[in-house]
Amino acid sequence: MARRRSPASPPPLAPSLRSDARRNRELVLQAARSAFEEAGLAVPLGEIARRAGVGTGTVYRHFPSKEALFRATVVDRVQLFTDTARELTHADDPGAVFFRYLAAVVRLSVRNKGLCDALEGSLEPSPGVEEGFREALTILLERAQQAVAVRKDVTIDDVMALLMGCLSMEQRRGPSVAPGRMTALLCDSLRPGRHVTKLPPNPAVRRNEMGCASCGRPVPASRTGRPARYCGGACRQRAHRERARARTGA
Amino acid sequence: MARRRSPASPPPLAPSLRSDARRNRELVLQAARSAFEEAGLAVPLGEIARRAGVGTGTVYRHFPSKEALFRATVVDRVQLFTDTARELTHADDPGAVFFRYLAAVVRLSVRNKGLCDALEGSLEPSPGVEEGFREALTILLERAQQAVAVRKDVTIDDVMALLMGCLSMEQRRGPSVAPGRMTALLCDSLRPGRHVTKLPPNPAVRRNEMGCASCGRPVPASRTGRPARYCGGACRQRAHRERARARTGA
DNA sequence: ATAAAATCGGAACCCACGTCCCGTTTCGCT
DNA sequence: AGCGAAACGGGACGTGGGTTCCGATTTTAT
Repeated sequence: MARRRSPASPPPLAPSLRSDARRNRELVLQAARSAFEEAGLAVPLGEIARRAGVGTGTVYRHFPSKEALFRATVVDRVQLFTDTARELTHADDPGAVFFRYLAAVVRLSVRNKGLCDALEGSLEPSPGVEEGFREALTILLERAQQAVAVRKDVTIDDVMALLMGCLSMEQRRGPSVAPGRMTALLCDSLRPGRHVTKLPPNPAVRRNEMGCASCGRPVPASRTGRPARYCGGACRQRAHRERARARTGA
Repeated sequence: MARRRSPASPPPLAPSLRSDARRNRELVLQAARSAFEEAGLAVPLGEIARRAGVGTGTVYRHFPSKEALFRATVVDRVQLFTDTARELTHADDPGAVFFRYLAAVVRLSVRNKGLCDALEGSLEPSPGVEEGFREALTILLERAQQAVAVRKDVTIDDVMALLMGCLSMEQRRGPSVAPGRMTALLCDSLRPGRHVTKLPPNPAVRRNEMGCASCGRPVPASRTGRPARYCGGACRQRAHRERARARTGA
């Protein structure tokens, strides 16, 4: 955190942006945040521009693509989750902490359609961000398991999948199911003792034998260490676009 | 099952279709079934026509819209589930039956993307079909609860939601999670006795206070007794179209 | 065999959206 | 104030997909 900056130069992250540009960039980001929150990736870019009171050209001046804009609005939320998890790493009562944390993530995400889209896989994971979340959650999980608050046979992959399923359920939940019920049920399924069902064992190999989620062709090896979801930028972008429209079309 | 048909008339359900028309109709249905199964509602209609070896016009001669075609390919699967549930109504060991049934539905659905799309809400429920499934499952659930195999505080709505969440998870499940694991976890969460969490109570009123799932405006009262998902045909169709594209775009 | 009717095929149409382009406006500096 | 460069806006473009239309073709009745 030491200040290491050439003397008399402005902060390198806002490199001489004209004032109107800086203002508009902020307007766009804010409009995008609220629009994506309400309607997920489905919101058309023109709508965001409209809300921000700028033209679409302006949006593209600041963000190279809709995806980049979307990512910019989502990354910091995930980062927030990660930070919170890290803070809870040494808290008392790891079991309660783990379950409360899960419920909180669901509760905070479920109102944010964009975040849901991102977590459910519309977005190629941003390098570092998703891994960070996963690692932080892993620690919480392992502590909870050591405290015998969570059954030992679930893995971090199970929990991540469960988390997304939980989101999916709470989102699609009709008016006759109370908010949080699905989360509560899922949390119970993670508790130790008396589980009747022996879980099918997870495969030992991690590397991706699944094809591209869009076209089915093999995916190239990924730098991040986790299997890539799509075989290339074209498929990824198409999948985003399509999934984007999926929820709302206003 | 008695034969009650005016003498010497062909079956009333194939009323004087020209032979080539009947053949093409069958070709289209078959192509649609396999295409939807593989790619869900996302598959373009032209692709179905291509697979069937006919033109798009022919498809439209037999089915008024893509949605109608989709529905035709899906309804009988759901009907099959319903029939199976009805047969199991008086089986021994209601607890085991209930859980096996749930797992089977998930297992059979998860490979059928179209069915998943339909169950997850891409489709306005076909009158009768969804209700039938729901009622049959209700009976299985109640018997399992009477047999103390399922916790008493879950409702049929919970189970329906859980079922869809299960589908969602098993579909998105990465290669590092074994098939069926999520289902097993969820089934465990329904078992009695081990739940720590008190479920948030479900609201007493059933009628729809949620807006249209597409545009948010209030939905008109529905004849089926269940709240409608969309406020009108336009929104419903748009939502279908859009959700259709969502998963794959080949 | 012939003609009317039903059916077919696929090009044409329409719409929504992401992205690009370029004439116009605004900013910051002198 | 005046100038050059940066930024703006919104129309143009390309694509993809559902639906419609109509001339060509096949079937069926006579």
